[in-house]
Amino acid sequence: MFYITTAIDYTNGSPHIGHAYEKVLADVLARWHRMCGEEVFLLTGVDQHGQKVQQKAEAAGMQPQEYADMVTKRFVALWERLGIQYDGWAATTDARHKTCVQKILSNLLEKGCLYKKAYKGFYSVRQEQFLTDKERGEDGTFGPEWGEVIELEEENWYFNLSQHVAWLRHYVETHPEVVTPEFRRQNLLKAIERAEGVDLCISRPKDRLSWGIPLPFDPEFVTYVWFDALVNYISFAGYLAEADSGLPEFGKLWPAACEVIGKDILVPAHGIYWLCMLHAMGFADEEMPRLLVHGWLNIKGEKMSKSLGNIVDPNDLCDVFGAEAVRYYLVRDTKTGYDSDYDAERMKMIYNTELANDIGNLVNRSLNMCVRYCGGVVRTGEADDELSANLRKSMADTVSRFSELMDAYNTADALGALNAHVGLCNSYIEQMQPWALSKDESRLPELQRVLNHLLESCVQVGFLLGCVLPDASARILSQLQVDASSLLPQTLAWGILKDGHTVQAPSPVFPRILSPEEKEKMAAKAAKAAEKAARKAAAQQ
RNA sequence: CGCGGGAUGGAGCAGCCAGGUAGCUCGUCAGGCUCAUAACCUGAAGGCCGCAGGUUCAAAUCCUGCUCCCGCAACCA
Repeated sequence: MFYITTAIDYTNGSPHIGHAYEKVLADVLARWHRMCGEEVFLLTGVDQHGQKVQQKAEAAGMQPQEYADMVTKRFVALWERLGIQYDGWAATTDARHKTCVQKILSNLLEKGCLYKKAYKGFYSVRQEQFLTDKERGEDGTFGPEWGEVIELEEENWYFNLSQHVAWLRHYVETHPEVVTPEFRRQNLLKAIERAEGVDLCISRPKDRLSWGIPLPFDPEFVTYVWFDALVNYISFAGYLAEADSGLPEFGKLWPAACEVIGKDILVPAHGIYWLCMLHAMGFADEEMPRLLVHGWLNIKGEKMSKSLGNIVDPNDLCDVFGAEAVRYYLVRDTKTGYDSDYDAERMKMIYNTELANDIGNLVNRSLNMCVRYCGGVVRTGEADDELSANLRKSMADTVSRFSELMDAYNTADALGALNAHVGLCNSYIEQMQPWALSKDESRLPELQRVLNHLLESCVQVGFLLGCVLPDASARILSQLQVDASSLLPQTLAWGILKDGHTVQAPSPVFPRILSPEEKEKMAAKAAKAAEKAARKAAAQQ
């Protein structure tokens, strides 16, 4: 079982391109593992509790639930549009989740992991947290980033995080696979050093914050949002669930093979709180989830932010390029784990070159030649030649390389490898010149061999593309008249197309996207070429 | 000396850890092809690899110093 989760999005604003990237990445990985025949469970959802949601709702004159539902709809609609195929939906206001959180809290109390303590200090209203001396600026005051800071004394419940830090440090040191990529694990190790000796406050007094899950043993308090939100990974996987809850069987899913999160929530939330929470609940080392930490999408070198006004709405991109092109761009142009730079021009370039000109056009020209020259019938034949043998080897190498890279979460290079084979096919066409072969009947077997090699490549490439571009992949395979449902990357071998197989006449799967100016430029270029050809023809007479 | 990332032909990047003809994508230019989505193929031009030293037979790569840029408060993945 490949259990993969994403961070659950906070419902205090609309989704942007960064949200979309994380979900697309998770979906691509999930589809890849499904394609490999594994049982897969993809969990995503929304984090609906907490002060900021409560505040936004008040400002909008709505109930918190009402507000959260409204924002949630935008996320759900976007995931639908982007083809995110999730198996579980984690909304933290779900009654089953609440029950689970409360059971966990009760269990932890029983184990002696929670205690109540009075604390007096400076509290940031905006950040919903008490401030320590570490947060003071050089002049000894708290900076404007904390908003209104008030002195406050109140009782709260604490989780004895500090009792688990020694274990955590040892665990992270001895389990390099816990965080990918490696340099993020180093960050975590540094952060663990700083975290020693501090417990985590896991409650908020109800009079200050009502929008949350009440503590089961002290109704004057609600649960701190992070404690609530992190639990989603197990609550929606069926942890401590009733038999009739409709949730999956926990033992089958856990531990998560891959929890996809952003770099900002590795520390302290996932890397420290979450792992220590699990440890406190009694999860063993072998039952810890693995974290896949991705970077951020910057906009032309700048951080995306509301104040800069450069937030990119994925819906706008889908309008222009189509959802699948957006998916391709996001996982093709981002090295998993690192920041990347979003640029609409670059997205268009990648779409036009790799999808339209390279893959799309290869499928189109191959099918077209097969239909025109051979009535759409594929012939496998016996004879061989060096270039064809080379092409077959490249195909096999590409399949295994693609698989390796996808298993390592390296979507960018995996797609690059696919594209490299497409390039080889295009160059193979040039060398074999099927249009010339078609004019000489005695060379029919050669022609058939060439077309077979091209179409077989299209089948395999089109099939592998399915985890990134499910819709385009289906259209390619449909034109090739291939049913890919029983294919597996692990056993993908030359010869999917049998002798006598027939194919359809093609229609472009990825139409080029050109602005009017670009079209004009293309027309001028074409006119120039035609002129030159005419001149040449005249000279030859 | 707060921490970290970066500076490579017009643009975006790889190469640096384990020194030895500077590679990829796009763009530009020239040629070829005509099956194709004015697509495809081949070739060329274009770089003192941020600056200055050092180590070495040999440095984009190792060492030292310097300059410049970007993150490290919020909204936020």
